[in-house]
Amino acid sequence: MNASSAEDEPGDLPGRASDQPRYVQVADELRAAITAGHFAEGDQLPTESALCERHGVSRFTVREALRRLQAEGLIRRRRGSGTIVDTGGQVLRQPLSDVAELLQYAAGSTFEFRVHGRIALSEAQAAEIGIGAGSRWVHLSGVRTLAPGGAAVAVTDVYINPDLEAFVSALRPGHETLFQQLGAAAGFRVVRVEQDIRAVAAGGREANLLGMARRAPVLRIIRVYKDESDRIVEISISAHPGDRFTYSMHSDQV
Amino acid sequence: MNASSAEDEPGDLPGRASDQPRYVQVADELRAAITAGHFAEGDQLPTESALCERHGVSRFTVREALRRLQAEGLIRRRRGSGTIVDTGGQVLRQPLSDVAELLQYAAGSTFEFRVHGRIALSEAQAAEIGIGAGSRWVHLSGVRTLAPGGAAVAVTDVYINPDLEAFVSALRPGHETLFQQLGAAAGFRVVRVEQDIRAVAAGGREANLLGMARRAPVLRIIRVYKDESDRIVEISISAHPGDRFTYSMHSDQV
DNA sequence: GAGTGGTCTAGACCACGTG
DNA sequence: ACGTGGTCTAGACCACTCC
Repeated sequence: MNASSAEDEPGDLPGRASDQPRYVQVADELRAAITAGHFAEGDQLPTESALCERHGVSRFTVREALRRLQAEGLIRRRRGSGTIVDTGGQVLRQPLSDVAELLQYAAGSTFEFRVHGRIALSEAQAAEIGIGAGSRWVHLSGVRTLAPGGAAVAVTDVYINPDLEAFVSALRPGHETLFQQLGAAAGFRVVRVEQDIRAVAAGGREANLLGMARRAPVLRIIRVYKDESDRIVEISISAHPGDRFTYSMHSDQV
Repeated sequence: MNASSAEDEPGDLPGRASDQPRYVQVADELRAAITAGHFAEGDQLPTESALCERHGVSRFTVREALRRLQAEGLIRRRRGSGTIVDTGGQVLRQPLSDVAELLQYAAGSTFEFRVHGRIALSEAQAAEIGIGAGSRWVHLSGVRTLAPGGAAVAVTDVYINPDLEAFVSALRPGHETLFQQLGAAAGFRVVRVEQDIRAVAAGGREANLLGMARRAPVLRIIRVYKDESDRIVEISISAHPGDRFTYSMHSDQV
């Protein structure tokens, strides 16, 4: 069978459209149902065989979808018991077990920024990131808030690959991540994120923007975003206030 | 077939032994080969079909094994190209994409500790962890170093479930994690770890043990370890010096 | 004992990268 | 054109939980 059943489903236009794997579609549907509240915390999800029947797919596909949701921390599964919704009340949580969860984080907050133009990374910055010094990037800086006008949860410097400079002017603040917007416009997908976390003392500018005392402890998060061909498309350096930001993660059994 | 071939493999003693899934065995073998240097950084791993043949398993099993290794950050895979070793030179990296990687971290460092006995969590501690206040735990404290006698990379307070008190005296410092030792002795497995990370100012005791100025920025990592039946078996609260500890993670495409 | 999720097989077609 | 890993099917047996 497979996607070769082209008669009843005109879903394989060569352009774009629903060219996503079936398990992604199933996962999206379940995730939407959970976040929409159709399943309460602790509720039992349909069994695998029920999901197979409902979506007309094999167990492999259903299990792959559920695996995603489990990795995202939305569900827990127990042999013999079933699958239950357990998001751990993840408000303001920012797990990073996969790229998709970064989007979730972004969706719960707003990022406003300014474009500063091309710059060359200083020796120190390059060393901190692990990039060759003197490389050129398009520099943006901004502030992330949970609610418009609310207190900042991060001040961020963003450096974008100059190959993508043409798309920078089309970037818009809001709930979508920069790398999502860039990827959609330029036609790439971020498939790997590397992240370093340290505790440092706030510099003057950071302290000012975050409303903290100078030298107060802040969480410094450096992220490097890479696309399918291992190209670095974006680098972000964020400072999060130590007194109102907690980075939460979970790790399920493997 | 499956593990039901009990004639040629006396491997299903009720106690322990090789009751692990085939894909875990395949993954272990590949991981050992990689860490032993049989594959250099950038080398191509055997193809899936080659691994199927070599281990006499189906593609499902091989792919499950490779999925683990990819989650651990040891390999990268590209459709059309193949599977290559890419550990990112992960010395002193501490990713947490699964529980197994915590062990890796522990293996590269040494933890020395003292047992303080039973205590009740203070209101503040309980709130920070998200546990009911006043619950009783067995308290340990210790220091983690990369090399014996070297500078500390963490000072840690550990709280162990009082149900496991009988096994605490058998805990030994070294390269094995406490929850590993406890699990082996008491017969449970840690299947979920929750972790919160914040930046805070070092307290007097922490600063002293870490050799830092008081109020210098430190990374506070709180971990909650749970077993199969969702019981909290251990809680650890660590302080890592901001100037010599970086928490590195990666997130591969899902 | 019935039903759940976990493991596993033997196939298949496909998108993609490399020759 | 070929081989790679990615997706998917239709089965199977098993360990486990719950009634």
